[in-house]
Amino acid sequence: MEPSGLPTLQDVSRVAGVSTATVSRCINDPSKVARKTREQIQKAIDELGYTPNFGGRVLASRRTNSVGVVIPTMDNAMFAGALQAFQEVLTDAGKTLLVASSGYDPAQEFRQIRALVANGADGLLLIGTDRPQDTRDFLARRRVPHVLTWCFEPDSTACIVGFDNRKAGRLIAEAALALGHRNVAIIGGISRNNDRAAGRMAGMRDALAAIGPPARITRVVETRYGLDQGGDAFDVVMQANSAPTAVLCGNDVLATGAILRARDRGIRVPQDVSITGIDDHNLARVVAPALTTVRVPQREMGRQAARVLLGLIAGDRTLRGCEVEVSLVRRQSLAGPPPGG
Amino acid sequence: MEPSGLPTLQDVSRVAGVSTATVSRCINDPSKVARKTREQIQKAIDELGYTPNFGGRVLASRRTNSVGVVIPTMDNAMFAGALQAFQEVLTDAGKTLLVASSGYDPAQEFRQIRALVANGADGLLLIGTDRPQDTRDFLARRRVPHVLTWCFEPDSTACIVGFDNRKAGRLIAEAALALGHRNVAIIGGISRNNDRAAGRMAGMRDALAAIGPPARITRVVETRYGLDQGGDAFDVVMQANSAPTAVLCGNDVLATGAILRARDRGIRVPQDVSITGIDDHNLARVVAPALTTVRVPQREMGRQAARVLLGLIAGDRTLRGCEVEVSLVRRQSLAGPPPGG
DNA sequence: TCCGCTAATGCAAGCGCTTACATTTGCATT
DNA sequence: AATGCAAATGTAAGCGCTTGCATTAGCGGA
Repeated sequence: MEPSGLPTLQDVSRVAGVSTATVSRCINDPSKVARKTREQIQKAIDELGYTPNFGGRVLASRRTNSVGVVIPTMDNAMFAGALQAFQEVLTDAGKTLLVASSGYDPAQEFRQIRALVANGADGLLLIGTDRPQDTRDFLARRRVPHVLTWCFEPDSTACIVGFDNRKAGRLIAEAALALGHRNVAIIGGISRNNDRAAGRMAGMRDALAAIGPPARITRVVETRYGLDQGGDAFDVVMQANSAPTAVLCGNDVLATGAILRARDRGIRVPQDVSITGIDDHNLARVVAPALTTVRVPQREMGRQAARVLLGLIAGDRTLRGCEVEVSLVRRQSLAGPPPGG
Repeated sequence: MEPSGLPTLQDVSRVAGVSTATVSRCINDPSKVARKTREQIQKAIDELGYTPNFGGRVLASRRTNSVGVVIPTMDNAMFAGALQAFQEVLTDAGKTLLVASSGYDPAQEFRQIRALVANGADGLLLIGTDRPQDTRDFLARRRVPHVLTWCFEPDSTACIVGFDNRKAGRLIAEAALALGHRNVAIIGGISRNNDRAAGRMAGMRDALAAIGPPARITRVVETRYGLDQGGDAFDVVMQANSAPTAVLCGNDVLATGAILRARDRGIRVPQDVSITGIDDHNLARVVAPALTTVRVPQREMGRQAARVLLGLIAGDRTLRGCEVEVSLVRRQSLAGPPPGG
């Protein structure tokens, strides 16, 4: 193997007239080196334009200083806020972020997790709790520090930093029920392999069940996230024999799609039908009527997750997750049911 | 340094009864190893639960198989589509993605670039062309393969895969002028250190200049990207002595913010004033009236950028950039000027 | 001046892997 | 059976860095 041509620690040590050990210490913990020596070394480093070789460093220190995250998708802004905050904290801690996406496919997620670990991720941020046994085994066997987010389960053994999707679903459903809605439809994300989507729908069902008859769910549709998908699902739920007076959507993208479609069909929101979302995405403010939705404190979640993960990596085994709270955001898309409804 | 406890290549070679070289070959290029041997080795690997050590691999092979990207922000969905596509191609090629964000700050970008390179990025994807000399020097001196995107300059020596922001600006401005607008205002992103924002505005000015008087720009406002910022800027441009009949915005987020504000103010779009965006963000479809804008083929751009970067990393020095084409998307927010306008 | 102690530095052994080169093996030809 | 050649495998030298331990320098106190 021919050398790279770039200056090495060795070169620096030669120029500075000290040992490689001293140079290494000077770079990693300057306090261990006498000021005068430090200055010499710095001069040599500048002169040579030296930067430490990543591989050598990783090999010798057994640390990469990078953490990985696998998100379902980057396509819509869904995870962007949290990810940005996560990244900021990490960067401040001198870590870099490895990013991969799974397309909501557990097998793909497992592949990405392995790839990230193979690429030296010291820790991992994962979305949701729901994953196959083999993935969990891998994480456990390799002892990969990881935190789960975008979800919360108080009694889990895993480290979870997020919010309770079920509670979010319940919150929005209760808001609709409180206004007198008794026939509601649900448009959710595909709940298979997706605990967040499943939790939100379960929460909505909880709220309905708590009221009991005559409150009822006229129709449930699961679909991929997308404006058009939300619109199509809206068409479906409105064609049910007894049309709902409120359509509860699993997220703002679906809800926004539903509102656009209602507009196309000449159905007035909220006069003819109420529509709600979850997430408090930008879209929720922009669509007319603006969406009543549940706000998720993305940035705080990302920041907290980063802190916990950094702790985990540093070897703090006492860390547990924490819950961030969601809150109802009232806008125009939700009102009481129409008089005849 | 105590050993990690995880099985090593050496362990595998011992169990399989072959040399470490053979095991290494078996992992990196199975065709070089006899089938029978391969099977033995595979058995040993499975038995031990072996996975290659990242550091050793990087050190010995001088490749990390990861590429870095520095985007201005992850907060809004701006770059999400392109990034997702970029990542998909990379993953298919067995690379992982390192992500950092700069917050539109050149110094921060330089820091992130260095961090990514220090963390072993084999190549870099950067947004835009406009960066300080020291950043460019660093890239050149370290010979970091990199491609620039979200912009295009045919006569640049750098590798650029993107679209011509100036052309996009011209396109949308021409559309407005063709409808008879003669008094237009511009709301753009902050153009300092941001060639994309500057290019878009320059394109708009080009179009205006090409028509000549009485076509004129009543007001130009630069502001950060955000719905509220767009709204505030809208207020400003509408207060000018002679109010514009069309407000050209540098992107869809600003334009959407402007439309929302117009609605608040009781100003009808497009009857009283036309508003346009650039990007064809999801928001553009959702806001009412829907935005006339310029579509940017994000996914294709991301995909192409990944291809070029992979080529560059593989050592292909002949690669040049390529341009992807933008196109006008006509929706309702742009119409002719009001009769008196 | 000498001693003892701490702070600073040096020595050298790896970390786990890849790969150029050398060697052996297997097999078809003669 | 001897030969030649390609395919398969082994040998061993690093890749550049960190770090435990040994050594030396520096300095205050007796």
